[in-house]
Amino acid sequence: MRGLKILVVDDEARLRKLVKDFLVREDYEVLEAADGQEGLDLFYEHPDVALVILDVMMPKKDGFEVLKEIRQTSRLPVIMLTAKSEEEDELNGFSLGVDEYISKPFSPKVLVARVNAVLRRSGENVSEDKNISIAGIEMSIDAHEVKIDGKRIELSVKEFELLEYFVRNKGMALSREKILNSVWDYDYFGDARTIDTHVKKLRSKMGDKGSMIKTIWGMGYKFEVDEEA
Amino acid sequence: MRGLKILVVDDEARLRKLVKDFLVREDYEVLEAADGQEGLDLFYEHPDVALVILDVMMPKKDGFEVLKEIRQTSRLPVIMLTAKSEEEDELNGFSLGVDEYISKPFSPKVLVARVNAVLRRSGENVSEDKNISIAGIEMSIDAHEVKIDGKRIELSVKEFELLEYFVRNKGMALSREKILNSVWDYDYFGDARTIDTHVKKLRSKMGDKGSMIKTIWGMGYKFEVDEEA
DNA sequence: TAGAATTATGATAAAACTGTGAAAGAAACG
DNA sequence: CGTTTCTTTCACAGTTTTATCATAATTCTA
Repeated sequence: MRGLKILVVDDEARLRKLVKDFLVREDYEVLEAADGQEGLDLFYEHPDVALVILDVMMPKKDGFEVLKEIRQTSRLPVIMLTAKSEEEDELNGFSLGVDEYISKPFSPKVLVARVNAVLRRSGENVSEDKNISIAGIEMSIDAHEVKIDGKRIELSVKEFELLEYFVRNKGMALSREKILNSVWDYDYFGDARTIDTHVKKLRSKMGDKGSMIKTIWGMGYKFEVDEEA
Repeated sequence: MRGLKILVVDDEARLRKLVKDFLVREDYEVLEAADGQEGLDLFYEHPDVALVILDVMMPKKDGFEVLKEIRQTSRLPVIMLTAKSEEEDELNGFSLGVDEYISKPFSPKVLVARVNAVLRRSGENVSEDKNISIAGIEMSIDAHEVKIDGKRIELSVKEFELLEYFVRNKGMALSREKILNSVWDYDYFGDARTIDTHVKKLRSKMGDKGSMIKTIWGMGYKFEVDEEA
């Protein structure tokens, strides 16, 4: 799914790094620019950029100005990052040719999903499976529904996302840190132990299958499909 | 890629100065030694040296002897300087773990290029293999899993990290101090003998393969793959 | 080979971590 | 708004891991 170049334009280094990390993890290549002008420079220098992620609020040139200039010469897909308070800008933006909006704070999942979606639309890309089925666990992402051995179970949003993360990363040892960074919004700075509570509930709601979520002592958790034959 | 310490070992002061000038111009920090013994002394005194440049021909200890001693305990990148007449040594040298050769006379351009290349290479190696397999021992870092002869064994986090360190440094004599500095957090100031206990447990959990962790009396341990063939 | 130094080992103490249930705090919903 | 549901925090018990220590065994040195 990848190797595509993505240009990230944001004045906040921290956020840039964050976005970069998420994307690199998905095997995208990331170029960074700290303001609108630098963003445009990189845009001209790298004709093979496949997508641009633009923060709206930036010094020198804001996101819309950059977008406007890009649109003079290119139909390149553009995703804009907005703070909640800027949401009214969205109407404005779509007419200028914004492909997607992501409002801050966002979760890695949302970011990656939107990026994939936009790239898919624009031709190039990839689809993450919308229906997962493994070892008697069926998840329908669209329907937000989980079945264990054919029987539906009710999960809250967080539980659902956590299970989805586990399942998509089966066999991987996942530290609490990693889980937090992937499933929670980036501005969550609470106690990592909250994961324990969710794991507890997940395990109990999953019945027998709950044991598939293994504890790795001193490290985190791992979703494991036993294949001892 | 700069500010790194480079140790230059050569008996000719003129050549040393020359090399130093080129490297300093590239923002490297340079330590000088006039013979093999002095070179080794500096090597032990400065654990943060990033690269060693060794002349082959030197009084007291020649380049190969120095290299051999360095290789007892370290994978530090080493570049050797050879006169034309010594070029036949090169094959010999690579098996000892020489990273590059530069034959005299050389141009600054070549010197700097090789140094940069070797450091880049050794820097890239930071992205170390996620799956290690050696002599019947398989480690999957991501899954946090170890198999001995295909059979899974359960290791605690410390044991796992220790084994990983041993395996990644196979054939190296590792002092307890070095092990502590590499596997334990930097704020651990406890007894180095705790390593003994972990080694004991590792050995016993590894069964037959436990004997691959050798004791080096008065020094530390070494993970060794017997290659009697 | 005795004596000194070092390592192996088993037992135990200390520390770190997880599971759980309850309850407080937020968010969503009518 | 008040209610309900979801999410997070907290405290404590129960585990597991890690560190320490004393003693036995081994290796080295003279």
